[in-house]
Amino acid sequence: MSVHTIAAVLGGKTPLGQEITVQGWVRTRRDSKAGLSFVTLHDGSSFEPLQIIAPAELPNYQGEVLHLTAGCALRVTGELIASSGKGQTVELRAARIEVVGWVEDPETYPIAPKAHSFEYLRSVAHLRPRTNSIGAVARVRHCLAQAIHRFLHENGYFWVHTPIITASDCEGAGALFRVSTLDLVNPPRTPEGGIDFSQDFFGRETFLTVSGQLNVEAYCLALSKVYTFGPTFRAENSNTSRHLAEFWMIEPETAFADLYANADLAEALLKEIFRVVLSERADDMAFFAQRIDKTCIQRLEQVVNSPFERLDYSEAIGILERSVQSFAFPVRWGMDLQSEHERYLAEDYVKGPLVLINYPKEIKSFYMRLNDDGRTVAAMDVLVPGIGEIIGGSQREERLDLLDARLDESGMDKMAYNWYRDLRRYGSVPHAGFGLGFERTISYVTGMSNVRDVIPFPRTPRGADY
RNA sequence: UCCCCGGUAGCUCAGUCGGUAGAGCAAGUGACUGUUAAUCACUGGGUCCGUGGUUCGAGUCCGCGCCGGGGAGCCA
Repeated sequence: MSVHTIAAVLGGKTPLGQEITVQGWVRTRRDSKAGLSFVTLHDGSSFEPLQIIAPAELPNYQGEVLHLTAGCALRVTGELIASSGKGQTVELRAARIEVVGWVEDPETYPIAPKAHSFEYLRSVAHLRPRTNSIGAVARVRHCLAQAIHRFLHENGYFWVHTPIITASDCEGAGALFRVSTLDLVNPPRTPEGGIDFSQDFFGRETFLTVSGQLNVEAYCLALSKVYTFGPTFRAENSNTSRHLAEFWMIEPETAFADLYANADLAEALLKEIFRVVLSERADDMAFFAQRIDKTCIQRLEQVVNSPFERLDYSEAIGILERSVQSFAFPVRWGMDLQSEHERYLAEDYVKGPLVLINYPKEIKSFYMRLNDDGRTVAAMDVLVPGIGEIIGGSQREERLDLLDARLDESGMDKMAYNWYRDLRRYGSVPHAGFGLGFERTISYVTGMSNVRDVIPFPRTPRGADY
């Protein structure tokens, strides 16, 4: 028995006339009085299913084949033949169909061969990967992850596994989830009445990480080019199509690099992974273009072939001030850009991805490098139409005195950052990095408008099912 | 957390002025057919989110609660 994936069979790797075995799940069954049934079988290896011809002569035709419904699991052995129908070039004439797993009650099987809303599919997250859409997302997600690793690897970047559990209680990027083994009902108390975290598992307060950046900087100042790719956690009560409590992020960090090299890397990375997904997942991308977002292929091709616009924050303010567009939030230098402003810049002014750089220091994090003007920092955001911020990054402050000043201004405890400050004491060099939101990238690529539908099991406020 | 919108058959939805429940798809049965999310006919399928109220009468109107979606803020 030679088991083939449907991707291999449809990819022309199996000669006609050969006897093969495929395994998968039934999508639909159509019966013909000509003495055969058509069963479309899907195994997830490609977007397209394989059509199985089930002749009435099969010993289990009456007893089993005629009762197959969507979702049944099959192992089929037969001869690969040229199709005499339209819609496919090859099909499998079954000599043997083994029902590996039945659907016990077809009427209540949640994945009917029909259109379902994504909202509904979220409520059956364990079965939704069997749909065209979510299956395609899963393959595109994998393809993008591989492309990112490959691109960074080929450019000399080392993947560093930064910790998920962190002790720094103030990384400055949002609310944290506590990690604790203390008894919630009767926690140990300090003499002052507070909770005594010295008795907790790690002997101190710990949290899930909101970013691997601070840790990866340490490896950057030893291996020169590094990156993280892992899960990240934010305990914010964000209920939007662009936020998750658990999401994945890619954070490259480059030594001896400034903000402009950083922006160049971001642009090259995005272009390369878009190019790869267009070529390696053409089947799934064609589906997204047909059913989800007509422009998604064209959009990626355009991005791959044109340079990213670069815009200074101060220039952007000027553009917004001069624009005839009316904004709910008035525009003035020093303000943080609102969604409506970012959307105008990316969707109307540039009509494509743009890199915004050199923001006022007051609205950015303590670790971003102070520019010579004394009032802006070397920060950058990459904005894309439809999603908004897909990348946030900066050149890091490598000068200890200036870093300390920023820690003080931000009211942070310097002692808690001693190891981070050490990096500025021992062989400090200019370095820069950014965070790429993986789900937002998938969302942008596929046109799937909600990040909850591009991660297998989304975690959101009041949402940790499955 | 705030602002909108929604919750009716397995799914997607309609439901008029407050008068006692409908369609499409799915499922089952049959017809037809090398079919393509086939087509046609028939059949079964309902705690109208929960709760309290107004009313002779509530899916429909009002209060409260729960859940979901979109947008905002935060950010990736």
